[in-house]
Amino acid sequence: MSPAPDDATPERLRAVPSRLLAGAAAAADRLVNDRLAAEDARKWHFAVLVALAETGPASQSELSRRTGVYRSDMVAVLNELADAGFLVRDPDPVDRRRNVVSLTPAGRARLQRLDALVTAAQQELLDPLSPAERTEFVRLLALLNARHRPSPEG
Amino acid sequence: MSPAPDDATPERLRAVPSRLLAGAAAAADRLVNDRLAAEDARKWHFAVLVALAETGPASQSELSRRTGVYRSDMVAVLNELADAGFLVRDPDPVDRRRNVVSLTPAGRARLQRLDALVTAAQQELLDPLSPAERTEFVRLLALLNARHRPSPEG
DNA sequence: CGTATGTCAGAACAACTGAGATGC
DNA sequence: CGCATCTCAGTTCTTCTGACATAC
Repeated sequence: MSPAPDDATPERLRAVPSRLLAGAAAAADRLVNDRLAAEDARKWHFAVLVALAETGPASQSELSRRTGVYRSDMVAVLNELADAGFLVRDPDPVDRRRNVVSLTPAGRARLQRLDALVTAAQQELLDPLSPAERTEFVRLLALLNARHRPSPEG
Repeated sequence: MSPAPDDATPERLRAVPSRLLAGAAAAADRLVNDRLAAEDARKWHFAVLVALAETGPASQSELSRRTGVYRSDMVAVLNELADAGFLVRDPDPVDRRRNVVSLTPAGRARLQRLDALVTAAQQELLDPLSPAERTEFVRLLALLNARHRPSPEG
């Protein structure tokens, strides 16, 4: 459900999985945001850079589908990354409605830096778990994500 | 990090634990909210009712600490529950700054209904996991929650 | 024509901050 | 006096919706 601050929280609430999930997710988000803030970056920047590096140049709505950012919000994210010179938008000659978004060399370097920060955040997040537990935890999370499909985009 | 809609998501993003966590937490929240909406209730209602049932009558700031709801937001939550007759606010004779918040019989009945809904949501959430996996998953989540302490309240 | 894309404006929501009135 | 409680007002942040122009 949602965050459960201190240890004054009733047992019955502390045992609710959705609440535990919300608490862990909030902590994870804070860890990632804090690290990325050191480089004036945000998680969506990282997600877009990864998507571009992984599958190559793509249109904005394609990036939207790959990262989970709304089409309408993608505009601002790409503006920020383009202003910093990490990617470029070129009109698609095949379909003139589209922009072809491509990483620049600076963008690849940026991704490497952000990846190090995100990886560090994940390690800090999972620090309380043993290596075997971490693997299992991620596996179970992936199972849940696979079944409970996120809502479609607009 | 945050939601990862369909299966177009790059492998490298799908493997990030904080993203998986965000996705699962979002799904969990939606499941809980949807169930509770059927009774015109919200998760904070449930949290407050549980806190009252578990540890007995309490002041508003005490409830705030127990549930994780901000003191300032607790007012509206209690207003809604009080308007529906599920709890009462009485001035504390010992400390006249405080209200003593107590469950009514209707409030106890309400809690039973909401508890059934929340429990059902948890079962749907964890449905993809075997019984042993569910136990392990909750254990690992509790470990993470124990170490990564939520931010202090205002 | 219906549909997809990029863009903008703003709604809806939740988390959070600040301050004032009262009482310890 | 400093501090805690309840309350209200308002900010910030993110998610999400709606609409428009353009092009398929």
